[in-house]
Amino acid sequence: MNITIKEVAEKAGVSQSTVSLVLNNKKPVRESTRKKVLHVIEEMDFYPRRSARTLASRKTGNIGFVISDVHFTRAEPFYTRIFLGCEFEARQFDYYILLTSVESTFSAKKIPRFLKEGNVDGVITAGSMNDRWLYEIRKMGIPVVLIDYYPPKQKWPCVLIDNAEGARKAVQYLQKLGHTKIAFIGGSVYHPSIQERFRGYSLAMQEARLDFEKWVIRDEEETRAEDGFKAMQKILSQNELPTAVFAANDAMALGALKAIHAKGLRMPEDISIVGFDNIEVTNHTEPPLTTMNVRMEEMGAKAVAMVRDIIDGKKSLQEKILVPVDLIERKSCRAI
Amino acid sequence: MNITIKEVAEKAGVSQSTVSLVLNNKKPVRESTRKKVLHVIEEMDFYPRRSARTLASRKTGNIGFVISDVHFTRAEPFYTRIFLGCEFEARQFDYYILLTSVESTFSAKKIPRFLKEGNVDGVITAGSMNDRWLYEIRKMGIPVVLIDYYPPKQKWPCVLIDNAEGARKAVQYLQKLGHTKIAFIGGSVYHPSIQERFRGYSLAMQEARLDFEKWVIRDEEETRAEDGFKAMQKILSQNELPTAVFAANDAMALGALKAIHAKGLRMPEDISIVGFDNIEVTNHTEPPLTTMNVRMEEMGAKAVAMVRDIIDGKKSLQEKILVPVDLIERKSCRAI
DNA sequence: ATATTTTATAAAAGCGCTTCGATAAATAAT
DNA sequence: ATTATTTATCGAAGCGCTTTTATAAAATAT
Repeated sequence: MNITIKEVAEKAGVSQSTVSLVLNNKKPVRESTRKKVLHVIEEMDFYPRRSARTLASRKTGNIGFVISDVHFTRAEPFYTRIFLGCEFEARQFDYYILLTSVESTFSAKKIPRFLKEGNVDGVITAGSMNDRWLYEIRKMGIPVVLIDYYPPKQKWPCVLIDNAEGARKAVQYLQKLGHTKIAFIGGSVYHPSIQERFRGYSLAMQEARLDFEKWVIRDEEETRAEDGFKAMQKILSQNELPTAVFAANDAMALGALKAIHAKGLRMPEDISIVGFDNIEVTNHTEPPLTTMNVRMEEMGAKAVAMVRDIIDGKKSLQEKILVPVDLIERKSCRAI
Repeated sequence: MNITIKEVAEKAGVSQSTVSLVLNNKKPVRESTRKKVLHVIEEMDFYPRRSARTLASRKTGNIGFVISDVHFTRAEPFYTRIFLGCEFEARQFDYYILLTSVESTFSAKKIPRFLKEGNVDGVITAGSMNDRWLYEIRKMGIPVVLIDYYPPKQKWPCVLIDNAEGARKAVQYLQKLGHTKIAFIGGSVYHPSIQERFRGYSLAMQEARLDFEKWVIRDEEETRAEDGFKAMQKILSQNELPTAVFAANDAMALGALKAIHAKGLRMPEDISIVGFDNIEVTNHTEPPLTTMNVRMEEMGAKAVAMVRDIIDGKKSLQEKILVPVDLIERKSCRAI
């Protein structure tokens, strides 16, 4: 068996409680004894047993990370990167992350066991969550921070992508290159982040006093490559062609690229494109796609910082954090 | 505060110990009392506190998952999928997975804290690991299972890709299509899995009594797309062209495809290709690539089963498990 | 029937920490 | 110097379980 606090106390010639105080950096300990204890701890290579601390202090040192099974297995490592961001930040503050997936269809029985077992101090959720499920957690009175999802009618602490500002940046970039005829392709108006990206687009166009009504295609159901393809075809069948396109996401941008090539046009010579999300393939297309990168690790880290604040009872917590988005310049845009 | 075992015991009119026995499915409990207790547990929605169990039983119910930081952030979700496989399997048996990354450069200070804190019952490592590091863990006497890595001179329980058999399958598939001139491209002979894949290739060729010495290109340093491109160029510059190519991995297959197109040849009309790994992009190339899929979730699950066996002291544990690889037929091969 | 073994339950100890209240030492106020 | 106050340390209780040991009840053997 491993070394315990008792042995440390004996060797240091102090009581267990004193060692504990040192361990937790608590107040009334004379500097000389603190040093002495610290020295013995180092010497004996002592690490307090996690479970014992948890039991005694009622703080688990764990943060739960919940993700819907739908997102869980997506090819694009979006949520993986968020998770890694969480893990990294958590580690700095000696927290562990307990990951679990939940089925998107709600069921009270499926409340993650770490909640039932009281094995986490707080919870982070990533991606859209069943609202009923969120309600259940809230009822348990445990701190929760949402990432990349904001339920319609309630208030939650959350970390979101700054979609509108990102879209605005993308469009402004095209404008700076001299483009004025800038189209928007983006389906599924009901998807909030797509909606936001459209808002950013409109804003940038209005600010530049450019017409854009006729350049907007957003009647596709989904936002996949196929939808981008179809949307682009519609644009290409119009009398007047835009010189640039802002796609609501990279998948659609990919489809648009295909449509452009299919029509015998070149990119960026004939049409420039900016996408959104910076998914892996955009780096390997011909030409590589200029797009907006989302700082996913940062989102995770911010979320951890936020739960920590709530756990520690710091009331200074922001309700919503918007994480900025960066332009990744590649080869799909040209100056006019 | 939550409900405790004491309250359950009182309500059920039995002692704590009896409730504990029921909870852990241990032996001498009369069926009627077991039912009674179970009923009260359900009624009160009681979940034993994890930390208390851990402290009392010296079993944490956690399994550590260690991955080198290099692999950690790779674009391809290879290790993510292994991790998910672990998580899923672990959950079935009420284990939690604690993930952490370690720097590939060894440092004793960097032993994951869950080991120092005694917070795991076993450890799974994914990908290549510093051997010194492995040695340190072994010294701690904690069960370890390696995934996708096997250190040179030691014996470890591990879960590996059946690279040789997979390569053999791939080549046999080409042979079944009528190909006899089948080239191998794969750099970095020192990478063990590439070496194994080459072994599988040679085996299949020998079994079919086909010459292959002149079709083998494996003098590239790395195994990236660039290397595949160069290797393929070498093949295409020879007098006699192969009708099919087996690439040691998909990255190289991608490069080879590029080289084929660059040369003005068509795929699969002029040359067929089979890759290895089934990375995401192979589904989106023109044409989509036929390749060998590695069952990564299964690898994770197997590893968990294996540590569990070691933890439980079941001596029936296999030292090495080879996880099979499946052919994914797409459009990059034609019959002759 | 009684003695012996087996089985079911209970009481109590203990896992390794934190924390609270008590006590001792040091400092400040009288 | 003496008392009051503050600061540092200690002892003991307790966190919520498991596990060992003791005890009572049931089953079997004599």
